[in-house]
Amino acid sequence: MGGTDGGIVTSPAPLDDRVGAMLRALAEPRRRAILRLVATTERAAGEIAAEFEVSRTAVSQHLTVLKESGLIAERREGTRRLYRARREAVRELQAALDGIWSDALDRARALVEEES
Amino acid sequence: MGGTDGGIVTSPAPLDDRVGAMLRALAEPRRRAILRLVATTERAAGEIAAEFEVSRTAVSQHLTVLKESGLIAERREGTRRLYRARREAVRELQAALDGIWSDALDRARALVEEES
DNA sequence: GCCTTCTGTCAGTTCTCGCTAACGTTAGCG
DNA sequence: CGCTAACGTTAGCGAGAACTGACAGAAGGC
Repeated sequence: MGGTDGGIVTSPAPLDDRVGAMLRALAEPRRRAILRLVATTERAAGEIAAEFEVSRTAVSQHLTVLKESGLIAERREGTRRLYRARREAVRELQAALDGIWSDALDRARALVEEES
Repeated sequence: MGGTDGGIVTSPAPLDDRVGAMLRALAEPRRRAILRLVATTERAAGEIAAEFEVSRTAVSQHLTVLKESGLIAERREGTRRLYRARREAVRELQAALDGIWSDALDRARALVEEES
């Protein structure tokens, strides 16, 4: 449930929610930096935290936000947690940005106004 | 100065700043709705504000944020101000998202670490 | 079993952001 | 020139977000 079609949808959450979560996650500069960091190389939490001058707590929270938005994936290996960027999620976001124009919501409204 | 190459750059502001501004602007759900509203049809400020249940002041501020991010353009006609979405800006944002992977910043760092 | 390492979680503080209400400004009409 | 309409701007307030410091828990070495 939740999916309106059998399209490219990856997770059960409504599409606009996930897009909103991704955009909110990317709005933060440090989270963008983290995403770039794990774009090509899988890295552990502590490894990532070492790259920044904020506390490990802050980085951990950023990782949580990124993970819940779907932009990164978590993999556990012993006591460590390895993170990697999910390019599929970014592609979905890019498609949603195109949807701003292709979704004919505005056109429908314009037509109604034109008829009156 | 500021531009590192002779690419698709539209404005003099540093690329990452503009991308950050766009992402911050799009993080707000209402601003996304406004952008969709002016995606295909050019609309006046009051016209846009009438679509929402918040005050015209709030909408005006949202329009300012969107405008400063480059996502929308303003055109004055008498006492009215008409707004339209700038698809070029969105394309630039989409390209920047791809750049997360193609920008070899992470790979360079990985190489350094590998050598030591 | 004990100690260390790696990590997430919780409580509290500060700062940012979106909202409202009142005011200032510019263009057009009579 | 006085008046109205359409906007933007400022000050102030409340909700939310990012950060820190202290605590809790799981995996591995000795």
